[in-house]
Amino acid sequence: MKGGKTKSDSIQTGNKLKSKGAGVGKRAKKAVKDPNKPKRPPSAFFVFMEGFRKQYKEENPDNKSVAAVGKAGGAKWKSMTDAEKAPYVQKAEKRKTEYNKNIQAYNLKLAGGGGNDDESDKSKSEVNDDEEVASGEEEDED
DNA sequence: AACCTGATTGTTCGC
DNA sequence: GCGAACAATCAGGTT
Repeated sequence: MKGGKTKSDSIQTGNKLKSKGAGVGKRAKKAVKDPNKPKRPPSAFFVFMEGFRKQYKEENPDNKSVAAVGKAGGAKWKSMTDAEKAPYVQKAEKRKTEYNKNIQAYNLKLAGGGGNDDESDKSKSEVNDDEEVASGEEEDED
């Protein structure tokens, strides 16, 4: 399947409007505006890449830039099947649940952290704690 | 010297 | 519903 160019659809990649702004790219510096602000949980791709980066570095200790790993990782990522990604996705889902609590606390704090302990949480996204595999994929147990 | 860019995809939020 | 931006990484490049 040729999907043509993936970057064409991507907006952030082609344009560098992401970090250009006032400080979006600065993840760890000083501007700690919201110390309680939970950072976005790494997606399955990032989770997979966490291990992939190390492996890539081991095989390519002289690698140049992160872009190389990104491409290699993305290429392989697409090469992987859902079953392979399953464990990563499962983990991502889990983080989503945890992040959900974080974001809720963060929102709560922003709303009532200042002294107003009363706030209404209208947007209530229920999270399923059920760890069930929809498909009959086998879960690898460690 | 310090900030910014590059490249991947996914996820999440805002309007 | 869609769009926009950000999540890690790491060394080089630019100001």
